[in-house]
Amino acid sequence: MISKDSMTIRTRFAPSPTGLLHIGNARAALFNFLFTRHHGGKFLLRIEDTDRERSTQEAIEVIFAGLKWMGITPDEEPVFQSSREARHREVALDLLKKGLAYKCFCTPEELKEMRESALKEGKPPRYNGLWRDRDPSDAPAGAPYVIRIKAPREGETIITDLVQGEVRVANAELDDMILLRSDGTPTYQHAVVVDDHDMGITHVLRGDDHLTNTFRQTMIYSAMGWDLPHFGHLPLIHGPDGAKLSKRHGASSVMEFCNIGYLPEALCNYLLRLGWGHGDVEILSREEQIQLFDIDGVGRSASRMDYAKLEHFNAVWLRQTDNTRLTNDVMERFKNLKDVQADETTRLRVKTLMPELKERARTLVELAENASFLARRTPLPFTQKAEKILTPEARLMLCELAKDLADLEPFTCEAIDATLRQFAEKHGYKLGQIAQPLRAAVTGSHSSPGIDATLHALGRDETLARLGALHDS
RNA sequence: GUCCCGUUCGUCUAGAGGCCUAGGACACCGCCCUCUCACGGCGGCAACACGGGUUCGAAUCCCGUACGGGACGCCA
Repeated sequence: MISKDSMTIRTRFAPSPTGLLHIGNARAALFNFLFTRHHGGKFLLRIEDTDRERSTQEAIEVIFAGLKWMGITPDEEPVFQSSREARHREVALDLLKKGLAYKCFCTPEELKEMRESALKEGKPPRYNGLWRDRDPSDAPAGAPYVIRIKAPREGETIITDLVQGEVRVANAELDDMILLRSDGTPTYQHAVVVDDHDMGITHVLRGDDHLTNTFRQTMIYSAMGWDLPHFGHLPLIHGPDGAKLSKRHGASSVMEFCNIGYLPEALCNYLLRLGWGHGDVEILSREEQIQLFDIDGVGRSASRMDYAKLEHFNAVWLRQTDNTRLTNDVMERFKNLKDVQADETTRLRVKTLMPELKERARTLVELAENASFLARRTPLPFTQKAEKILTPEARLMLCELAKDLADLEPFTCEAIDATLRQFAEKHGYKLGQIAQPLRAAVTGSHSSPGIDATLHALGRDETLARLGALHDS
């Protein structure tokens, strides 16, 4: 779709710092990033902090942290829109001087009335161009005014969208939008265009909610005689019920996903698959994503968030993740659990059992919970099911078994397994009849990784200590 | 209200006129593996929104309807 020999591609991600990095925005960032990497261009970040009321340093940090977590890094220093106000004004004034924009003295009340009466007549609620051809001297002296662009009134505007295809709108549908507010600050629509142009953006990939805005924005480009960038409007993400994604649907901000135990690789992979497809492949490394991603694979309809599938992606990525990294994460998460000791002994145990542990967890939170028995000290807390398994007979049997385990050397998985099987055979048990009580005794629960690996990770001393503690309970 | 966009299993998707008795994945249900829990393997359930065209032939092209979403701010 994009010719290889075209000029260097420049894209941008332009979030407004409102306190969180929304999942929809995160996906837009991902798509821009992958698209740019695929074509070998530059990916930029622009913070749209023109709304001083809502923009805080903290909110900006959230964006940086979120992008970093996802492994998305801009190729140039971030641009802060607030620092470019003078330039936005310059462009608006330039347009005014050329007669392509004009001063409008309407008050907010007048505008509201205008919209309401238009609506009543079944017409779109637009500005009627009252001051378009009127002499500014008609206005009361010193009255505040905004600067509006003179929108074309006939013909139609056509956009060839990279995702949605050709989209056309009659110019009569457009009105003279505001460039500069009465306090002299630029509106969003104006600032975006000026910034995208000045930053040399060649491809604007953003949410579908901006599609109709694009027609307004093109007015500025053509008034200034600037080349239009390519536009690609990405379909939106909805909640599982098809409605707009909200807090009601659970996590919707990037860092929330981090907190509840998702790997950035999994989230990115899932987000990519949501709205983009490449045959039947689903699990893709970042390298593969860059290699395969292109705009023509992006779908055109909105998609729903499916948390179950995200969890599956996470489980798959979890199994592929390095044991040391997972161990570190689990040790971190232990800090949120009660009655656990996150010391070096524990770390060693967790690391030893990690290959088995990570097969059984879908999130990092679950992983930490499943590993928590390794960090507990006697007396262990027992679940109801574990208590039920530990019948008096079972306890007696474990007491016998402890003797066999006591001088087992080396205390390896193979040796443990062999000992258990021999013990079972000697006493006429099935393996399950001894493995389950044993599991309950050393983990406090009814499920864990294989019993041999579990005992091995605990070590002989701890295993015997836990079996011994049984007598006291 | 006006304009714009969309519509394949419950969900994400494959599908670019014959390869489609529509493929994959998640979820769900069975079975197998098995010391528990998982992993894995095998199988099952399940979709082209509807109505008209065009064509020898349509999930694929065109038109309409319905439904869903978005936009219409001196918010971004």
